[in-house]
Amino acid sequence: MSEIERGRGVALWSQISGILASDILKGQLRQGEQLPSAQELAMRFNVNRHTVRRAIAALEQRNLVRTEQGRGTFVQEQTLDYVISRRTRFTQNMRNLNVDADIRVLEEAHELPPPPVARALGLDRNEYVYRVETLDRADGHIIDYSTSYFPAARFPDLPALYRRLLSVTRTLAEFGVADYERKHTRVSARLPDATTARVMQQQTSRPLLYVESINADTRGVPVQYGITRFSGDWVQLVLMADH
Amino acid sequence: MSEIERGRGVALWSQISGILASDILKGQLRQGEQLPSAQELAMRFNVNRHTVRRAIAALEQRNLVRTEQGRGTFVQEQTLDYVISRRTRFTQNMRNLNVDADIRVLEEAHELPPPPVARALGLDRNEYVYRVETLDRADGHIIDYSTSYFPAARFPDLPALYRRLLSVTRTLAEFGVADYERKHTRVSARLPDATTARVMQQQTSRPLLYVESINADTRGVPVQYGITRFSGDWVQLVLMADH
DNA sequence: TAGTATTTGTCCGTATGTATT
DNA sequence: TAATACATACGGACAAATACT
Repeated sequence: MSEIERGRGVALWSQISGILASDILKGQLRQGEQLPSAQELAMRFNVNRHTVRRAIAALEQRNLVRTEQGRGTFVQEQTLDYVISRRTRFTQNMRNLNVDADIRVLEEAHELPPPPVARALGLDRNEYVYRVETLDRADGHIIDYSTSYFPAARFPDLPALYRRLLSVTRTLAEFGVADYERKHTRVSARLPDATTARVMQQQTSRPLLYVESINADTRGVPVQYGITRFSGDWVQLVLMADH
Repeated sequence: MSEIERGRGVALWSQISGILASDILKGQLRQGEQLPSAQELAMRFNVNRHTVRRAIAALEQRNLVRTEQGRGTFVQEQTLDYVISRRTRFTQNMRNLNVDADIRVLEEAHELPPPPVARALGLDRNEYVYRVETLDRADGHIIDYSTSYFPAARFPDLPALYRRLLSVTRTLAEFGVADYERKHTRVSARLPDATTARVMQQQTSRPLLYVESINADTRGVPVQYGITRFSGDWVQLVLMADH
């Protein structure tokens, strides 16, 4: 266990706050879990209850914990509410969430689609697709790792454009697809395989929300088939019926 | 590892088939996972390759595995597509899926709601609710473990009725709630806690789809708040926009 | 329904260390 | 050096909400 040092220029409450914060961020204190009472922490760190309270107040400020009078202090569930509706737009979603999003393209490929992908996009097995893999972050946390397939014939040289615009909506708009909507969405809970866990920098024991979706243009022709693996620890899907 | 016995009146292929089936159903062979090749299995069980093929054919018949020529044999993904829309009805869903559903009431209680539940139902903290816990099976598999809360004042003696009708729709209908719809749905991926894992008879390492929802009557007044824990291995949510 | 223990929230005051003027 | 202001740390008392019996 980490110890605190007096008279070293760092306030005790700040040291305690740091220790608890790191426990939370490293996942040693899990989401929703109750922290020891202020009294207990005071004994453990050999300080006054008020000092512990000061430390906890700082954590509350950072939205890492939530205190409930009479109950205790709990590790705040860091759920990023990702809204899924017929007209879901990732970039728009992130903007609404008021977080600073960071989209990174991991890989691009021009290839023949695996059978399920060909089926989803309504393509023949010998019609090429572009595959684009991206890693999306919000506030520094990895939110999702996504694999998208686009019909190559209809959207020539799409990856270059996407890499520049970093938005599916705007990329498709450049090709004249002014609007598209979710035709199909499947959600399941899975554990990541070794590769996915590595890419997402998370343990293989932490679950993912595995979302499979098809976007189609206004005439119902599929323009994108994608698999998005959301971090189960950070993301919660909110389903909206839209009208 | 289980061994097979010759000359005991049970055909070798049937024994092998049984062993593999139990491995799959117990989750030791995971969904989508590739089985050892027929050759390897033949060596392991000390039988001819044809006997193994006969065993695998039986599994394919039961839709537990799928063989792909030139690739191998894989554990069939047993995804039960659970449709979520604004007007989701569990019983109706099961009927559509054409499986034989089995609903069991595990527990009923008349109690004061935890704060989040009170908030969700728009109740005061001193207004009682009924809590009903059910375990739902389809084709013998545990599909979900669900906890529902209903305002007790509005629906006196609801659990008795529910226990008899085993359908939220019909139970609410008895109270004059002819129609209700999903006001809110949140989906996340979680690992089960010890209690949940025990109830659902699954390992704590297998993820759950954790669905939180509020149903409201036609005037928008909440009539049910529920948490449904779907087995991630067996259930896939299909989101539908309804018009 | 009532009573008790636990936990957080708020208020009082006191002492000490640190930075500024 | 002295005076001042401010943040830190501690101690105690009580209120409010909650949990449990």
